[in-house]
This record gives sequence, C-alpha cells and structure tokens, in this order.
Amino acid sequence: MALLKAREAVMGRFRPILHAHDLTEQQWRVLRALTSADGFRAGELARLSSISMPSLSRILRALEKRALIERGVEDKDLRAAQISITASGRALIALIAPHSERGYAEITAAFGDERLTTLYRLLDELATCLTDGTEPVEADEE
Amino acid sequence: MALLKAREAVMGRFRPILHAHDLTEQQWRVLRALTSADGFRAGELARLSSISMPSLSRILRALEKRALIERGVEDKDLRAAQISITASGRALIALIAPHSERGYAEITAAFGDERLTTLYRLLDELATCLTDGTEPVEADEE
DNA sequence: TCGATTTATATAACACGTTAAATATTAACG
DNA sequence: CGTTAATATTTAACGTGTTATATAAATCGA
Repeated sequence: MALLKAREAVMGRFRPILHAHDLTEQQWRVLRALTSADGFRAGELARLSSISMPSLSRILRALEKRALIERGVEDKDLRAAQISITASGRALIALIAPHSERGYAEITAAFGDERLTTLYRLLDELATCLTDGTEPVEADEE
Repeated sequence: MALLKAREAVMGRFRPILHAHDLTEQQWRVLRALTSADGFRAGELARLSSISMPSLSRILRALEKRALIERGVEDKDLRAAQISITASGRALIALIAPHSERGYAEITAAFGDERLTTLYRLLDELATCLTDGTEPVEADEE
C-alpha cells in the first residue's frame, strides 16, 4: 500500500528524535495538541490527535506518570477530566520542537513545496470523501 | 497527520471484509504476495508486503497453524525456508478477492480515477525521495 | 424519584510495529 | 580445519490499534 510506505518513510525521519527523548509518535501528538489550549477532555484529545480512546487512555496514564500532563476535575461532568500540559511538558516540547521543524523542512526541501501542498490536499480530500460520503460517486472538478 | 487519516479512511473500507474471515490486513497482504510465485523466503515476503521480519514471523506461524501456507526447506540454505500458499489459502483468497475488488472500485468511483493516479504517483515519489535521499535528522542530546 | 438509556472513559484481549537481543547457519579468514 | 564475522530468522519487551466489554456519571421517561 502506497499510503503505508509513504507514512513509514516520513515517520522514519521523526522517530529517532522522539525516541531519544523516550516519546512515541502518539505521545508527541497528544502533547502537541495540549499546547493549543488548556483543559481538554479525553474525547477532544482523541479527535484532535487521531488516536483511539483506548490508546489515549494508556498514553495519558504514561504521560501523567512522567508529570508531563495533569488532570483536573470538571465540576459539570464528573466522568470527564480536564487534561492540561505541565511546565515539564512544555519544556520537553521546547526541547524537541526545533528538531521536528528541521525534519519537516528537510522533507519540504527534498520533495518540493508545491508537490507537498498538492499531496496534502489529495490526502485530505480522500479521507473526507471516504468518511462522510456514504456513496459519493460525484467527483469535484479540479 | 494527513497520511494517517487517509490510510485509516481507506482501511476502514477493507477491514470488515477481512475481519469477517478472521484475517488481518497484514495476513491478507502476505497471502496475496504468495500468489505471485511459489517458494518465497521470509525476507522476500517481508519486503514484498512491507511487513517487518518480527511481525512476519508471527504471521507465518499463525497462517501455518491454519494451514493457509506451508514451509519447505531449501537445501542451499538451511536457515531459510521456502514458503508457499496452500490450496486452502488460495480458496480463501478466491472467497475474499471479489469483495476486495469491489472496495477498490468503490474508492475509485468515489474519488476519481485521475486523482487517484496522481495521488499514487505523489506517494510513491515521496517515499522514494525520503528513502534513498539524505539520512534522517540525528537525535542528539542537548 | 426511580429505573433505563445514553454518554465518557477505562480495561481486557489479541495482533502488529519497533527495537534489541538471541539463535542458527553460512561465509570468510587465518 | 577452526574461529570469527556476516546473514536469515526468531523471540522478547513494550507501546499502540482494534474490537468488545465494563464502569461510572449524566440524561431521559414514567
């Protein structure tokens, strides 16, 4: 599968960086998502980072043990928790972010900006088309 | 990640079919690869189906237990085995293949033949470009 | 208010990806 | 030859994806 190989090629670039800091790719996605606001619910995080709830549950447990995130209670709904990133978490992100950005820059340089943009668009369209279209036989003109 | 979501959207179409026959996506890829010739080595299969050797080892064990594949010895190199598909394996493929092809046809119909071709080309180019290009960013300490 | 259904999250079981190490066989060198 | 290095495959450990189920709290209905 072409998607599989492409994803593998891309992640092969980033995994070593994250691995050096004992982070998995998914844990990284969760941490990144937590920087965009404060006080997420688990379900929101799962959607934002495209991680299934069972996995997210394990990830949050691991990150909490390392004090990279913390949970607070939400008074309105006791079965949800407000999850936020800690100072240590932000520090870790600050440490890794430059490497991550350099990886993206290398990919962009190697593949070309406009081709990358086209690829992004096609991928997004494919995903949208397959998820909410029950049987969408019509194709947008482009 | 766009690649992740796209792949997830695509596989969501095929997983139910395979699951109904107690096959995982990877087991399906291995079986399919085995139909192209007779007597593969494990390493060849791993490359063909883009599956890591540790995973392939487990998959072959499972498929062998279900008598979908069989192993023979290679006289030239005793540490390798000649792996081939059995009649049951071919029968299972014949059972699933129509559904699989229908899934592909639906995706092609929904997304458009032309866009799909472009996407394939871009994905392949990206993978090639990143694989034989420069090496990944190094993960050093700071 | 009580009970049933829905919603949010967690846990369990199994399979795969990754990394690392182990095992076994072949090849290479002294 | 025998010892060492290289190759092919397997196993182990850990984390994650998927599916199914469990738990808990909120909501709805009688």
